[in-house]
Amino acid sequence: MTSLRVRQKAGRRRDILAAAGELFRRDGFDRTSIEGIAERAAVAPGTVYNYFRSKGDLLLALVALDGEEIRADGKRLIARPPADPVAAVNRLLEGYVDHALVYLDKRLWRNIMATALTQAATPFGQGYAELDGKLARQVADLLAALQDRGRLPTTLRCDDAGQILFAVCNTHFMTFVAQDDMPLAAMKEAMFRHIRMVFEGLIAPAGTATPERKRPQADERREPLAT
Amino acid sequence: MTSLRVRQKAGRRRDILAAAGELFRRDGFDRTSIEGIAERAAVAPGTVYNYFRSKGDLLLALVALDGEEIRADGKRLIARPPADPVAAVNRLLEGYVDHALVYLDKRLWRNIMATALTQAATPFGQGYAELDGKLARQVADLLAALQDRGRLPTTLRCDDAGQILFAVCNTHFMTFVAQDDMPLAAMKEAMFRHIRMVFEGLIAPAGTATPERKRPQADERREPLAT
DNA sequence: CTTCAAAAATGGGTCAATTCATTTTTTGAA
DNA sequence: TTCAAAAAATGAATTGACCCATTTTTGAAG
Repeated sequence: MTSLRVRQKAGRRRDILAAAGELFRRDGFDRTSIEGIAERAAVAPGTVYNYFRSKGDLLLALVALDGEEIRADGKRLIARPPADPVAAVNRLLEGYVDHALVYLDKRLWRNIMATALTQAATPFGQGYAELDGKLARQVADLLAALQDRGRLPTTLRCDDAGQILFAVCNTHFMTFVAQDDMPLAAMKEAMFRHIRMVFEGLIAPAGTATPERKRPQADERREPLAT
Repeated sequence: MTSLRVRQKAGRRRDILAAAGELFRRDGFDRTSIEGIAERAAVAPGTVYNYFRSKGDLLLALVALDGEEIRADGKRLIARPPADPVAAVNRLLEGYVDHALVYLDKRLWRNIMATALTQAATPFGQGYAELDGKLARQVADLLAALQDRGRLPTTLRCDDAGQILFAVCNTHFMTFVAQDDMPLAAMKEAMFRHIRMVFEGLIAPAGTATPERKRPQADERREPLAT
């Protein structure tokens, strides 16, 4: 039976990844050495490379773990979405941002994004790009759900709209991460403002936009209070 | 007079930067060594570090040169903008993309963006972030010009709108750059489509502003599996 | 023309990621 | 149990970015 071998191998992989995660989070990416990771995982430095292509690969592998979690949260929201589209999208995208920052800080996110770009051709690099694609598609799914309930025009191209809204979120997140002194609240405020504008359109005069009822969305996260 | 000294120093800086640019473009960022740059610039390796903090610094310094050029092109467009806002923004943003690719290819752009993220705290890293900000502001300037001519509602927040539209452009550019096999034309097509949608808004009734759009196709991509 | 302090250049040293030839361990079969 | 092939682990060697103590060059005052 190969299962023992497979289990041991998987275990070692997990050990190395766990060690890397602890050190990356504690000391940062640059100040963590492969040798340190190997030591903590009780293997030789060379062994790390039997499981991961590079130091950056380790980092992206860590992020890939969280990716599933993020999408699960989103799926739950889509199952029972807020009636107002703006509020629903705000909530979904805010969830992405919050979740991203639970385990990984700004500094690490800079390294993650940088690595994802330089390693775009490697499996984990592609995986990262795909995660972005999946999240954009999840936004699209949310829009489609709202569309089904008559909260959005049937003519709306949900795919494209999802990409646009996710792009807004992603850009804000990147700007936030790049600037050590930008507070999360400020970033969210700008993001919510832009999400609203995308829904209403740049051409439409401000008041006209809401299609069905002129009901001024009450339950909006209009004033998200200081966090 | 110190001008001779200053001139020589500036000259050496230029030489090093020029050498770096040639080698980066010819061999790529990773395959170019500081030693190679030093040799081509006829200086010792250590001297490079008297002018630039790191290899990445050299790369960002190169991009900073082009930044001015890009904005000059945009300024010309703003002086005599197309009457239609969508066409005007399309033109401006397409200009950004085209200009970015004149001297630097996808592979190098991946390194540029990655370096800008990891070196966000250094002067050139901040300079790169500021360039993004300036370009977004230029989009805003274009919108303001159109607003002055009555082509856009006076209620439009041009600043925010500029950021949104630039975010759309930037995200597409990043996706394009990350995927070696994505053709420029495909990226532009998607970008133009999204720019139009941002102008029209996601909740606007479709008939209002979309004259020639095909019916949305049946969902070709459904959520793959319940994970 | 000297001299000297500041500026610049130098290149050998350090450190860490990555590679790879070699050794050790595991597996399934005899 | 024993054995040979395959898989995995190993750690020393390679490589290249970056640092820094030292040397060289510069500018202008005497």
